[in-house]
Amino acid sequence: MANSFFENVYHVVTMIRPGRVATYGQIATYLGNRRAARTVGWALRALPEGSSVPWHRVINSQGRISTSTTLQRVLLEEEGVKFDERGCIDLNRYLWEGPQ
DNA sequence: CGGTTGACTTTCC
DNA sequence: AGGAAAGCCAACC
Repeated sequence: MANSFFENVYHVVTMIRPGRVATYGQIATYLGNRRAARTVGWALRALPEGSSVPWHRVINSQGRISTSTTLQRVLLEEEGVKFDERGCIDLNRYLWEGPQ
């Protein structure tokens, strides 16, 4: 599947298991470009609402949501991801371990 | 083809 | 510790 970077991002995000999260940089690194984290966010931003891609499982390196909505936090909490009082996720515990 | 943009990351102060 | 600035990359216009 040597499609566009776009498609690759969607594919990787889809592989993230429920209750797990991944950072933009982590995905970029997985695709071969550690520096392309911004592009990953760019791709997810362009994602339509009804998409089957679990975009809410993608967060920034600080373990916080980067979107302008709180929907992402709600969706994650429904999957069992806990947020501390500062709105941060414990990356050491919920960070994606890789495909399967 | 070239400048702009952005749901990032890292480094410096 | 926390905010500001710089660096980087692919898609858009």
